[in-house]
This record gives sequence, C-alpha cells and structure tokens, in this order.
Amino acid sequence: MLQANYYPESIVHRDEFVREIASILAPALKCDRPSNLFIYGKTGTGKTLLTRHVTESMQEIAKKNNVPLRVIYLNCKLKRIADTEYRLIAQLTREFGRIIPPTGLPTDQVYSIFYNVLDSDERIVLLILDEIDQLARRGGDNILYNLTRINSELKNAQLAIIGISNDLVFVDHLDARVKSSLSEEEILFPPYNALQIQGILRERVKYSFKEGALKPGVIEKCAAYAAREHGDARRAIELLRVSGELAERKGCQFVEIKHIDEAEDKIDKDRLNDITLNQPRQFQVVLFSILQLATKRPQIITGEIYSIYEDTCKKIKLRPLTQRRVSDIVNELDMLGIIQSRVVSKGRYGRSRNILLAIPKTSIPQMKEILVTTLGLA
DNA sequence: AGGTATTCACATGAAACTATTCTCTGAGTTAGG
DNA sequence: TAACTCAGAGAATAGTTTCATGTGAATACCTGT
Repeated sequence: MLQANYYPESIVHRDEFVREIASILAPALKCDRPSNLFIYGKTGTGKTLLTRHVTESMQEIAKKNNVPLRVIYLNCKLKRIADTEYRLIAQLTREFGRIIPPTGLPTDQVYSIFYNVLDSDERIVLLILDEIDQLARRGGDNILYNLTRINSELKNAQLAIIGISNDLVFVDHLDARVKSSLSEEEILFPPYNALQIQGILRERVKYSFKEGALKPGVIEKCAAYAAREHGDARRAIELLRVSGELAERKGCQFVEIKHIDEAEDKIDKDRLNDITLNQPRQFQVVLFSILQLATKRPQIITGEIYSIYEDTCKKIKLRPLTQRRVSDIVNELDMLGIIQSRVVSKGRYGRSRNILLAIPKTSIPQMKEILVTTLGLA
C-alpha cells in the first residue's frame, strides 16, 4: 500500500495548488482551450500527483457533461516510450488507437498521422508531459516548438500542454518562442516542510499500518529526515515503508526509531547495488577503476582513471573506449550520485576533474566484490 | 615588482559513424482462373 | 491476374569515435624601475 505509485485519495497541504491548477484548466470543461501550463518544483513536492488528481476529476466531470475532453499523461523520461521526438509523437498517436511501429517510419509521417487522428474529431486534449526537461535535453527544443504550434494547424481539436519539470532553470535554456507559449501560466511548487510531511505520512499510515503499529516519534523522525533532503515526500514515504518491512521481518510488533536508521542504510545500499549491477559493462569497468584509485587516496583526476581503466580493459580483453567517452561516463556516474566531481584548473599542470567517491566507505568492498565477479576479474 | 604570454591536461561541443531493429516498396515468383 | 515473397532502400536509436575548440590559473618570460 505504501508504494510510490499508489495515488492517495486525499491530498494534504496542497489545497491552494489544486485550486490554482483547476482554475487554469477549467476552460477545458467548457470546450475552450485552456492556457498551456508549466509546473515546476523539486522532486517529491507533489507536482505529478496533483496534476493527475485534478485532471482525473476533470475527466469525470467532462464525462458527465458530455464534453469531449481527453487527458494524456506521458512521462518523457521513460526509456523507449517517450524520450525522443519520434517516440513521443508515436506514443501519442497510439493513445488514439493507431498502431505505430517503434522504428522505420520517417518522423514527419508520424506527425501527419498524429495530426489526422487528433483532428478527426472535435475535442480538447490535455497533454501532460512529465519530466519535460528530459525531452528538451535529448531532442532539442524543436519538438516542443512543434507541439506548441500544433493548434494553428488543427481545425476541430485543440491541444493544451501541461509541462512538469523538476529542473528549475530549464525554461531559461529554451527558445524564446517556445518558452513564452509553453508557460502561458506557471506554477512553482515549493518543497514541503517537516510538519507538512508529517501530515502526509499520517494520512498514509491510516491505510497501510495497523493502528498503533508505530512507536511515537517515528513519523517525526521520518519527516525530519526527508525535510533535510529538500522536502521530498516520496522519500519520506519510502523510508517509512522500508522501516515497516524491516520491523515486520524481524518480528517486531512496533516500528521503532532504530528501524528508520536501518531503513535509511538499507535504501542507500540497495540503490548502490542496483546501480552497480545494472550499468553497462563499460560503466562497470570505469567504476571499478575509480574504486581502485579511491582506496588509495581521496582525490582522483580523470587522467589517472583513464590509465587504470585501460589496464583493466586489457585484463578482461575489452576494447577500451576513448578518453572522450570515458569522460562522459564519469560525468554520468556523477549524475547517478556515485561520485562527486568538480572541474578544477591546476594552472600550469592543466585542467581536469577532481573526483570524490560519494558513497560510504563501508560499502566500497562490497561494490568491488560485485564488480570483480560480474566482470570476471581474477 | 608587476604585467603579459604560455602551456598543460583535460573539458566540452558537434558531427559523423556503426550496428541493430524495423518499415515500406517494388520486382520477381507462384498458383489459380 | 491476384497474392505472395523477398531483397534493398531508408528510418530511428544507442553508443561511440573523430575532429575541433575552449579554458583557468600556475609558471615562464619580459619590461621598466
């Protein structure tokens, strides 16, 4: 019950935003095109949740009143679904019941199929693009440009876009035209504070824990922990869930504060192991090289990594990648939060990236172990 | 001493390439009328 | 002649390589005092 994809009935501490979103989108219920809406805020602040909540209830009302309203939700980060221009349009077209192959067609052809289905009936379409920043990053902004302009080509249907992003500066990098039309309306979601997170947790606890299963202070501690991490409610919920599982597995009657610490530890470890196991081979080799170096000294630079990396490749008979690519891989490991890197100039001695391991020392041996076995290093 | 100019060791960007998966098209083939 | 088969052309994509250009400050190299 306490899972990330579970959408609660009631929404706590966000009434004003519900109202705001609803009022912006309201014209859709009268068959008018609402303004495009752009919502941004950090992860776990309820952006997606609220948007879906509002649009879902709108859909119900529309159904009752026979308004031809269609809401489409797409997460642009989903690999192989909607993360490129072609796939996005293809997926949209599929939403209208057409079958579009995953590859093989020219993009403009898919566009025109999409125009046709979309325009085949009179209707209002609300397109929710979650993590829209990913889309713009990978595909450039002409996808968004095309989408925002689409209305002028439609005769019957009308399309409004709701963009959701957790990158706060994302809009600034957009083309000015796209920017202005995409954010006709803007809403900023602030992070929750500890008190609000407590409220959210209490609400959820009602459904997923037995009465009195939590020792006093547990919720407070969870909330405090999450608030420290920029008010991410999702994290708080996950923490509570894992604590519950741990307590249960140990046969404890109550969830206690110590379970939270254990849970925190477990979540981190699981995440790390998961990443290490599921990365492509080349990533694993790079990571292994970093680990090798990191045990010797705290600060590492790109050049050192590359030479160790080359040696390792030789050992396991893997064709080494170029330095250029390894540099990118290091960058991606940074994104994943395994390392922390910073570009520094060391004057006469060049310019490089200073790399620090961002994982607890205690889990290094375990990670190494995993890598050694999966890579087949003797 | 103070001021420029160099220089290192990569970073960062853009374009082009490779291999894979998939569609569409049209020529050639086959089977039935 | 209609239906079928199958090779070839063309797309999209992920993951790279190639080529080109950028960069910040510790040093080297002046210059005039």
